[in-house]
Amino acid sequence: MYSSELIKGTLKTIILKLLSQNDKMYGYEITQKVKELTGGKIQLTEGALYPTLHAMEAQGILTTDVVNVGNRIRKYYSITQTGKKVASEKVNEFSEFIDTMIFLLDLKPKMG
Amino acid sequence: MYSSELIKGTLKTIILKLLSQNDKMYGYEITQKVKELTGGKIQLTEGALYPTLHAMEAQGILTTDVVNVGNRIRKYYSITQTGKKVASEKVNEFSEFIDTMIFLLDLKPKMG
DNA sequence: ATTATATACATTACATTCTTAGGTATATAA
DNA sequence: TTATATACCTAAGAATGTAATGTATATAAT
Repeated sequence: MYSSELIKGTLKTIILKLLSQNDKMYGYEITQKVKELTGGKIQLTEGALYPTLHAMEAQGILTTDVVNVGNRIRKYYSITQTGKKVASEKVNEFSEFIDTMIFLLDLKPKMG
Repeated sequence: MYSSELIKGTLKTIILKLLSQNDKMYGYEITQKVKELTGGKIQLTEGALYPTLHAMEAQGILTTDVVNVGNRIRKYYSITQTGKKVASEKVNEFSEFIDTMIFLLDLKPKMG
């Protein structure tokens, strides 16, 4: 688990990237996917996730589709066209930021 | 200039790295060095920098040495032994975080 | 049976970290 | 003499997150 300082500011980028790759995802699913993909190193908290999803919906970046699964509701989020632009901008900016930080902190990126 | 979201949480790491490489630096010098090294892409604000320096001094991570330069004062910060440990931990954590994010966002790190 | 965990949504009080704006003061370039 | 650069600082407010709590169903474990 990384210190929460570091993860700050990356939440939107992570959500947008996942929703760019998947047609639709619901909140809980996003938390589980991130946990799985990062080996538990990044665990999104619901108190941060849900308000952020609501805000992005209000901004027209995401749309929702509420579905009944058994007796429970599930709220699927999909990315809009506008959202796709924002997603690629965010990811590109983060990528450049990483390059800058690698230089500044004199890090050696792992090579696959 | 990167959006302030991204830079959040990296301030301490940047300060500690610079002070690990340089015997002593003063606040204003740190802002200029970071600006120079990042080609203006990261510009520390004084409102964030000074309180953080004060906090790290209070925590025993940094020590200070006030010097008169002409009629102006200059407050030099140096890293302590404790600070060196914190510095290497922070840099390592950030490095691992970058690796995780590169995987999660499916980025290709630039290779020198 | 019943208790704990997992699924699934949500809000709210609080903490942290930063930005923006302001304050003080000297030195230098236009 | 006016703007910019150097050099320190604080304080109000915004942004973003954590931790805790609430509601409710489904399932696994004792």
